[in-house]
Amino acid sequence: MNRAEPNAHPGPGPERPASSARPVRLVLCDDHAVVRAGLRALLGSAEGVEVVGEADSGAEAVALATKLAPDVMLMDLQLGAGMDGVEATRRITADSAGAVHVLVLTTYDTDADITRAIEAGATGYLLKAERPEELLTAIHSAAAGRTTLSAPVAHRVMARMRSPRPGLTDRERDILGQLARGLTNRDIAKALFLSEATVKTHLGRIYDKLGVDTRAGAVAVAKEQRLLP
Amino acid sequence: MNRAEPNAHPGPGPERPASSARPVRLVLCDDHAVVRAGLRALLGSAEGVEVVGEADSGAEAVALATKLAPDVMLMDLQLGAGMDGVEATRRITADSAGAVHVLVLTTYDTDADITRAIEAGATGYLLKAERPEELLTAIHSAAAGRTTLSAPVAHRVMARMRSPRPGLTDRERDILGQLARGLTNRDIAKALFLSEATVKTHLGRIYDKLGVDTRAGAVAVAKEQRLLP
DNA sequence: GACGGGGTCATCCGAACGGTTGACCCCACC
DNA sequence: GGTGGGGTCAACCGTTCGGATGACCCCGTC
Repeated sequence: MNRAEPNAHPGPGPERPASSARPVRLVLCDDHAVVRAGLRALLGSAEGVEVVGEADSGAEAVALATKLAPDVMLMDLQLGAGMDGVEATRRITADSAGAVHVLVLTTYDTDADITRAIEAGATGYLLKAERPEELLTAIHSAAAGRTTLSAPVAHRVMARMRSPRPGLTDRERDILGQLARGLTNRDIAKALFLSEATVKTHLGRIYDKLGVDTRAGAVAVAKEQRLLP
Repeated sequence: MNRAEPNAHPGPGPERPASSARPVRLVLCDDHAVVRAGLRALLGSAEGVEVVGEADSGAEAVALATKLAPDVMLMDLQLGAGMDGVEATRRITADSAGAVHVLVLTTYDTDADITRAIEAGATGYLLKAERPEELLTAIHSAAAGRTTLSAPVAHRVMARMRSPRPGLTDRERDILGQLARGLTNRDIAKALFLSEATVKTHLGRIYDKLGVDTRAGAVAVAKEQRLLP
């Protein structure tokens, strides 16, 4: 699963890529041109890394992953409009059968983001607040298929393992999405072709799971924890 | 006002700083170490710019502004916990009497952020999605006291000038803040030492100004437009 | 085939909300 | 010394919400 199978493209080397080995081929994916330029400047001077491409959208990232077949995609989760980083990660790992490793580099360390990224097949999850040296290490680890997590991310993963949170179902997310638009129960019911009773049932469960007891509170938590796209 | 008065520290040169002149002394302020490292790598190789310091918090930014007296502070608005970029900007421009120019470099182009930053005395407002070359230009402009705005930011400023939005009062923001915690009218009243009637009056006006008609909608808009800290 | 999770719906009821109208106060500004 | 914006409060009324309970269906799994 996490061992890369060699492709038409040269796969990552053996378990321990020596610093003198072929550099890690890297594609940057971030919707902020300034950040990309900064990363390119930072990593361009680093040993053992070669930035072979940049993407400013999820669609472009997916395209570049197949076109360039890099060792690692450095992926921001928040990519403006369109496909987000999680979806891009999902497609890239699927398309490449795991040959292209996605290393998430983002600002957010919320449970929802972390869980979704890992489920989508991300090899690692770093925060932009991480020390830059760690970034280098993580890139090489990712190229070899090894996982690296920023400390706060690791803590959250562990905490979640210990006390598994319920997690909203798809339908509950639908309801929550409509709620966040400010709709009444009746309007939510109309929008989703449900009876008002069903909406209220779902809302009750959402309140339970989010630990709130009002709709305003639910919206606040949803926005805070980025449960909605 | 926007002409820098020479200090004990050598002020910015005449209106047109030639590329051969003394480099612009710059301090980076961003809570993400990776982003700072990227910017430093990017700007370190650029002509006419010298990165003389880095801050990862508002407090540190304020301290460095007086200690180093740079020409320009490159300021992110979102600085994690503690003082945010707007407050740091306010203090820096006040402390230095405008000698230190703050150039905001951030992700967000919401009305609330832009307005607050400009009111706080920012010299320019760039988005991280901006082309990196523009960043260089803007830094030199800021050093000379000239304003640079990213295109989307400029559009918003113009739009606001044409149709001035009401804008929430302080009290209304108080109410909205409590609402975003999921409190009921009664609880909001208790929290702010008001009668429930007053809370309802304020809420009605908030709904009007935000263009919503439910509390959930108000919270959604508030979070979306980053009206709350 | 039993079981459980997810989804759907109904009914009931007290509490909370949203909208409206009208009123008073204070203070800055003209 | 009026004028207006911001803040505060009251009373009323129809609507909506929140919570609880019970029920049915579908589907994948054990």
